[in-house]
Amino acid sequence: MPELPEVETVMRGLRARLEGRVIARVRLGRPDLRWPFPPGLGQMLTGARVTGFRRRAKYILMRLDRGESVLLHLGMSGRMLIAPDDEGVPVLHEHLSLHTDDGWRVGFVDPRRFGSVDLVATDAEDSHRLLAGLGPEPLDDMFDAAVLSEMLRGKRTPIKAALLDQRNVAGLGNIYVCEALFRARVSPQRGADSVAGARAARLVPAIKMVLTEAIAAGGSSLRDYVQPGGELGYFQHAWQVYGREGELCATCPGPPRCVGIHRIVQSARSTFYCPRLQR
DNA sequence: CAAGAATCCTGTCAGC
DNA sequence: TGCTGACAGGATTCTT
Repeated sequence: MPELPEVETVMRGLRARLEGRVIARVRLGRPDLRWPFPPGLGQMLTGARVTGFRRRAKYILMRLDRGESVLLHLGMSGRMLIAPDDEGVPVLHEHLSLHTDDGWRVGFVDPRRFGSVDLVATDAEDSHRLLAGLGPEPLDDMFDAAVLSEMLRGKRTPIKAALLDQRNVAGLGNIYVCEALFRARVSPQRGADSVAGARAARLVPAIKMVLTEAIAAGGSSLRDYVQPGGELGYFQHAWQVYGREGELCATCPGPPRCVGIHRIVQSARSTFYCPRLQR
């Protein structure tokens, strides 16, 4: 599920429900997700007041009034359940539940368990091993064509793989890389170091725009998070290439000349693109 | 070192 | 309908 826009949407939903609240009770459904829960997680959370939230790449940081932050990653299948704390029966794969002082339950649901939870000192969040090596935030003003070109210099891996590498840019995933490359008319197979000049100048705003639009779409369906089992209202209606193999692309001055959207496999992930438009 | 493969899990869906 | 295999929005760790 979660790439940057989805994580941003989830983070805003958590902020709206949890900021300023005290966590009255914690339930740990199992001792680990991808990694073991940190020692003392339950104790650290119980009785703590939530002071704020922050997103970094695909990570959510929930700050407590105890100088510690909870670091969350949703992995492939993670989502947050936000529901009135009535009967309190955990749903399937609800591995961590927070019960607030004002009668709400916030659950971390993750069937595949690729997600993770850790604790980090609030004043040293960015030095956590999972955050330390991340590249720039794509929506940050400092992320521009010059920064991107510098990141890609000398890299002979395909641009698709380079954009998925969180050390280069932080927060992009398979879907939005496909969409951004389509919008920028850059072939996913092009060598990363050949994406410079006009191509980098197109790619940066394409990345920013697709992420911004997706966040706006996610934000409009935040209410979905209040429903147990509710799914995030996705940006999927706006996908122009992802999952659209065989369809004519929206941009070719076709249909006669559009060869259709192709699917290829790059580093074991599906890539969708228009071979005629993207060069 | 950079780049590719294997790996952790469960759910879903297409095809037989 | 029931079974099987492919595949899924991620990212670390292990090999080449």
